[in-house]
Amino acid sequence: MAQQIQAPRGTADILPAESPKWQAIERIAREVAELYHYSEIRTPIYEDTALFHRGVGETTDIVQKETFTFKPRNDSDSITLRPEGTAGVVRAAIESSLIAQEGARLKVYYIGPNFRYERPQKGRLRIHHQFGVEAFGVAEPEQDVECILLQLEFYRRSGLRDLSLRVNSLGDRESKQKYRDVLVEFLTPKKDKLSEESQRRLGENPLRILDSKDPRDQEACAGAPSAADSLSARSRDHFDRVQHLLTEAGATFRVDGTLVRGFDYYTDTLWEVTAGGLGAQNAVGGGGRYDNLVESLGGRPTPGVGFGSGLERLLLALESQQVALPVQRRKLVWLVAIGDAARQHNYRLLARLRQQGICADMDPSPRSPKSQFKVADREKADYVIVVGDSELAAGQVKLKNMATGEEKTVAPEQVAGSL
RNA sequence: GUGGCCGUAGUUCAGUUGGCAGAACACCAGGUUGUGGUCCUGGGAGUCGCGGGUUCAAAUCCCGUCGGCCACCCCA
Repeated sequence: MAQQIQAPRGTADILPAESPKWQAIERIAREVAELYHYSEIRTPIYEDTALFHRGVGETTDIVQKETFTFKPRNDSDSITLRPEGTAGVVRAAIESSLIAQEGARLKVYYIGPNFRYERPQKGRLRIHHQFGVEAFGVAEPEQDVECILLQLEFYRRSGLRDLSLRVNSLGDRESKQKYRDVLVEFLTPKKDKLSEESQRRLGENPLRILDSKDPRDQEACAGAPSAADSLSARSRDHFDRVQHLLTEAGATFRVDGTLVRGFDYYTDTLWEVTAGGLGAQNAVGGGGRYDNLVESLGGRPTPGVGFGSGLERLLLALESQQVALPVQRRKLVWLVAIGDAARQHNYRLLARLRQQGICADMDPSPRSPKSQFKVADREKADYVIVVGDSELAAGQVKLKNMATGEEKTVAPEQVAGSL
């Protein structure tokens, strides 16, 4: 045997045994998104590197150490495989003038792969897939809540249990800057007690220190000022209304002042949903509002809000919770031939059944009837059609129901109506 | 980038003190010349991750390397 080539590190094949679940989850995603009146958008899986630097943020871990960036042959432009879905959608919306006019509204959803260069572990791959939505043009908290409720409905229909929704607000640009200053002021005297990573972050991205799992950081953050105290009146009101609307809609949630999330573009509301059974990486999806992003990427100032939800993690959580997804399966008819003449006959019958829209298959090699039945059983055939010399002579076929074992003789053209 | 655990048949794994590479399940065939699931019999299947070293002899000991899993960091 020749040298084996393996899938690249951190990538996984979705094999035939798994693909029905993926189809189910993607079907649910589309149904829910379209029910909420979102339209599908498909953007390239790679973009100009500058898009992610300006969009996601230079100081984020994702941009600093997790992007797949390269120059295509003979091309001087640097491109990056997308690490998240929002930046590309915003770029496309601006480029195609979907949000160019004042008051423009746009509601889109996407399903597709994202790429991050990381060490793989449970629930973390270098290629993972997300279902996400983005809503542009509405600054009211009703839009934040619509996105959250859409996301929760996606999980509800998937069968996910034991999930937990946390929400927070970092406020608008001014509130965020103010809180950042307050936090730096609070943490600087304790700088030598922080983890090495957080000492670096103190200068670049101090908010990130809040949700560090390092006990040294957690201790240093004890008694830290809350983001809520730095919120402007407008941001305070926005967040209050988000909470009110969520409560009114019957959603259970918890306000978590340490919730920060990894993208710089969030303003005001942000949220995250976690679920059990995922190991250390327990976030199944999260989102937030990004009212400055469109402008910073060259569009006219337009508010936006959205979420991304990891499909691998959802599948993982569902599996650990032993939830059976509603997979769709066609009735299968298996053709068994006894003898060469019968096999030739069955090829013609096979073609006719398929033309009639019936899922059918047969073993092309001349094996014993017993073997053919074994294969039919393994393939979970619902019916088996048996044809041998006597059936050929009579111009009939035998139709066997594999669940009941019942057999009847019918004319070939009657098969479709007898299933 | 850092740490821990692990690489033996398609799969899950056993392999003692270094002494002929095994089991179960799966697969194929037969038992039944035309009938699946249960049962019985037989069969095929391996670069013991890879490379080097020690040894009369290495799956086993040593070194290196690659890969996987889990955790840190961070996120979906």
